[in-house]
Amino acid sequence: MAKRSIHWFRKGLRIHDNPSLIAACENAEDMKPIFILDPWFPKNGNVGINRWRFLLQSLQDLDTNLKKINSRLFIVQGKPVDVLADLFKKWNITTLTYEVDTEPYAKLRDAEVDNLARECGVEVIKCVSHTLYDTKRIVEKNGGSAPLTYKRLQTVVSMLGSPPKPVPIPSNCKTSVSKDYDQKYAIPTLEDLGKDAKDCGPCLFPGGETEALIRLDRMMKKTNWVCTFEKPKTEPNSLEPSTTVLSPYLKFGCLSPRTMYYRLVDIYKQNKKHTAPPVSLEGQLLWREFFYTVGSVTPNFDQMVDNPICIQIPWDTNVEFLEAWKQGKTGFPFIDAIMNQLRQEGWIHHLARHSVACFLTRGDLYVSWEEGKKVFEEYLLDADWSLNAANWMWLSASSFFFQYFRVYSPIAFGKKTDKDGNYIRKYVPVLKHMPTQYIYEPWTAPLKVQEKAGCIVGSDYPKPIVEHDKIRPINIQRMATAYKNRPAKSDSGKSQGKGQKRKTEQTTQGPKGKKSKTTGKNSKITDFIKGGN
DNA sequence: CTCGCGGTTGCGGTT
DNA sequence: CAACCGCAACCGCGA
Repeated sequence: MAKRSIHWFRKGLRIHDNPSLIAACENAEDMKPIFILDPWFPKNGNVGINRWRFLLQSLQDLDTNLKKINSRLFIVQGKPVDVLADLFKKWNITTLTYEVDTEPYAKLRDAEVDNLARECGVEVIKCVSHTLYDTKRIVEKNGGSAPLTYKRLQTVVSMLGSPPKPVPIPSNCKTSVSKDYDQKYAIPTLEDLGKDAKDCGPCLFPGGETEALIRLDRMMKKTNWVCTFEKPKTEPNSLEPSTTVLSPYLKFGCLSPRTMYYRLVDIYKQNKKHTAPPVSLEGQLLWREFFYTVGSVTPNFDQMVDNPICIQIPWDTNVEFLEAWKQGKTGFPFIDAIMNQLRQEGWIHHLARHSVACFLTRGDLYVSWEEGKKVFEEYLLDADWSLNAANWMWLSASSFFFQYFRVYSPIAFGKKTDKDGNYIRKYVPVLKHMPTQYIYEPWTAPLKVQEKAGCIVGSDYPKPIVEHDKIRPINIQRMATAYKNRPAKSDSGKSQGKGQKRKTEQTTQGPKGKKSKTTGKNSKITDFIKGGN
């Protein structure tokens, strides 16, 4: 029987370095590239309009690129298993190909589709191309569990050798396009999806493989910059991004991590002196690999309860604090500027994410990291299930990072790289004319100064919702208590705790009683939907 | 079991 | 101005 295939795009929205697309093309008399609009995402996911736009742009560009290799992209809507059942018959399909996806919802979805394919006699070919390595191999090499430190990941990865080389663009596509293509399979607009394009922010980072490769090229041409890149030294509050902003493209797979990796390797080869992981650009790809790997095998990775690597902390429930944080109304200009940039533009610098995440959780507001994670999930163009959860655990000192006494100052941190507060002036325009002396702490400005600046704190701009210097030590104490109350590591139940440390009496309890937030109450399905893809 | 070390990105001070 | 210290002290890891 002649091979007739479907390549199912989910992530991996590209034609370069796409091994499963190649597998679909090989010796196929017809190869249909499809993308399924899964209604669960708009229903249950936190997808803000900027990311919808990014997705549609990426699909548009993918179609354009597929045309160049004699093909087209077919958009279909519905539950994947239903859609595919239909298409298998309609197109007389013998082979289905797709890229491996390690997220929980994707795993369920794909298992269901694999079953369907088996029933229909359709061969399934899946390839790893969203991560540098097959995360399963990393776990295997680590003895069956995920590495829990970056160091350990580096060791395991070095045992695995170099990641696979990128594969070429397929050259032998045969896709028959019926006359009803435009009517049935064309790429929808935001309006088709019930969205209003007017709600979008400025389009600073257009979606798509073409843009991704242009951007990669532009970054890699700055060889000196690449070779001296140290992530912690880049600026969170520059007016132009101080990092690559390749993350949204990696998230959707518009850019292959392996393509980027080998571009870096080339540059490093030609320049003996260059930075190294964890701070280098290569190091950033390894962070991604690290968090994808842990996320792929850790139960309930995106929540606190029943997450074996997450310290249980009785966070406060405080909807007012949460809302003020989300809407950029905390009264701390640096924090508010970052949140405004996030909501409007969909990308903020990594250290800016640190600042606002620390502020929301252990630093100031003592609200659960899960709440912050949901907000990031909605607004970030690069919202990536594993990375988002992992970084929120990191910043809230719930996992990976434990030095909870290192607290970012919402006042001092931004000053290091933006003394004049130009970033604040841009993203909190009401503070535009506040004198530099007060720009990070406008509530300290004399009333006359506030009047002259056209910004009265308390009416034009909020008063700070907490006193950072007072709340910080209290929260540190609460963190210490939560750590002390950790159950002993459950080896085989014989050791009862860690001796003296656990015996120390409970210290301060914090100002308000701790209504611990009940997390993980959502249905599994709802959780799986969020933030994926 | 204990110990010492290191941990991508704290702050505010001093040298 | 970069580098170091004290602050008070966390964790996981490996020896």
